[in-house]
Amino acid sequence: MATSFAEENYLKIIYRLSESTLEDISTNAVAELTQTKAASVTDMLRKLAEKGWVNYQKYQGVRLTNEGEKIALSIVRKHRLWEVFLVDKMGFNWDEVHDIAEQLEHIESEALINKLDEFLDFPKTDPHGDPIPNKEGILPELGYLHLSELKENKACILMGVAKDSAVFLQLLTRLNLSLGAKLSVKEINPFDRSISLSINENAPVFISHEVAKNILVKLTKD
Amino acid sequence: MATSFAEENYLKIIYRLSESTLEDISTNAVAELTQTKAASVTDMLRKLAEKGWVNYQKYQGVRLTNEGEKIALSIVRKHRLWEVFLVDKMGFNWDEVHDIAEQLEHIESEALINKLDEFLDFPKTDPHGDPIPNKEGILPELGYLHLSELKENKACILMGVAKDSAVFLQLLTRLNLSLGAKLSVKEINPFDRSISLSINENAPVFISHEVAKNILVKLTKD
DNA sequence: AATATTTTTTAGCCTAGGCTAAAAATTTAT
DNA sequence: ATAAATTTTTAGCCTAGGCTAAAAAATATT
Ligand SMILES: [Mn+2]
Ligand SMILES: [Mn+2]
Ligand SMILES: [Mn+2]
Ligand SMILES: [Mn+2]
Repeated sequence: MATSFAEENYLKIIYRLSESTLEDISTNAVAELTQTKAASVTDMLRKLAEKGWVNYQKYQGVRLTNEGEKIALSIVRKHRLWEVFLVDKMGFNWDEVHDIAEQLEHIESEALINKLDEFLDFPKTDPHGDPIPNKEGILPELGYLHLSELKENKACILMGVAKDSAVFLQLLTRLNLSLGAKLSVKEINPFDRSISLSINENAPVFISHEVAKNILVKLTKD
Repeated sequence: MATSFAEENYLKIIYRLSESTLEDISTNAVAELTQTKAASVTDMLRKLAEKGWVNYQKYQGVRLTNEGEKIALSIVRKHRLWEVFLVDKMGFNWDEVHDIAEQLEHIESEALINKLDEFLDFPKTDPHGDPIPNKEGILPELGYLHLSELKENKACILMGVAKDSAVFLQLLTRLNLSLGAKLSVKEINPFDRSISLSINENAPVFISHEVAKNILVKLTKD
């Protein structure tokens, strides 16, 4: 069945919300991310349920069906592959590609996206470190931790970010935090949980807990 | 001002119709190419005139304003650059790219299209031989002739096609007619103006006047 | 010049996807 | 257990961009 841009955006957003919880997704949560009002969301949820892409009972919240998740994953796949294209082939920075990918993710052509995948050498992650589902919709398991979960004196490598808003990414860039950076948690300030962080062996800098929560890392054995 | 997909498609189609005539474009002609009904076209023409993109007086037909032509050319530029990308980088055949480019032409990002242009080495023509407007909206002047205009015993090179429907392109491919082919008009049948045509020095084959009309060539001095 | 045909416009309707305001259900606080 | 607050749904409205059928204008034919 054909999917409109609006439907695809709703499914993608319900998918994203489902990643971080096992509970049903609330109307308000969807409204916030789609930048629409709760009343509009209620309407759309009924339509999506009608098409068999979500399970929805009024007042009970919403969950993707298998069918709906398949569609969401195909949009995520397209979004992330286009982001790789924009950074690797077009020379954009990581903070410039999200909005363009929001448009490109709706281009409908199986053939194109699979050729693009090949052209890019079947990347496993996008420029923000997010995993790219393969043709079958399977996500590679990356097992990253949030920097905020680490204890003091742990060393790690920056593998991704949990948020790709331009302001956040530009902040990271200004701090010299890019994919692959070697990080070491020197001190955790108990007052506000801000972190004193050494980046690539340099003198430590302070980052807030909020920033640390959105940085994904892989521990290094040392 | 922002342009919707529908508006962009209308402007592009009015532009295409204007290329082959100096007269005003009729409501019906637009309806045919947009695959809509005349009543819908009348509606949209009023809106486009309102926005200053066309000159339109009821019952008098329509013409693009300078502003409207600028928009149309930017859509054409995007369409054709994406077609080059699809053929040169993604490995599609020339008969497979038009419909995908119909989608990609609406992606809105000046930065992207200019980077794409550079990535493709600033091509002058698309995979069908059609000229690609530059950043300033200037079309390269190619000066091609329609094969149907040639006299007997004239030699030429196939430089483009005037129609990019998949069936037409597949027919050409089957006849071994691709960009760059050396053609020679051996005989013009006065009955139906069909042409006996030698392709790359091979034994002549017959093509209809209708086919010849849609083949663009450049004469070779011989 | 009058009539017939074709083209274009108008009028009224429809669907998708938004919105606000009010009502209803659920959740939280007392 | 009520009452208050919050969340969600309903009802009614709007715009974009389609449609059909009927009316009006332009064009062609006799
Ligand atoms: Mn989107
Ligand atoms: Mn990303
Ligand atoms: Mn289009
Ligand atoms: Mn083309």
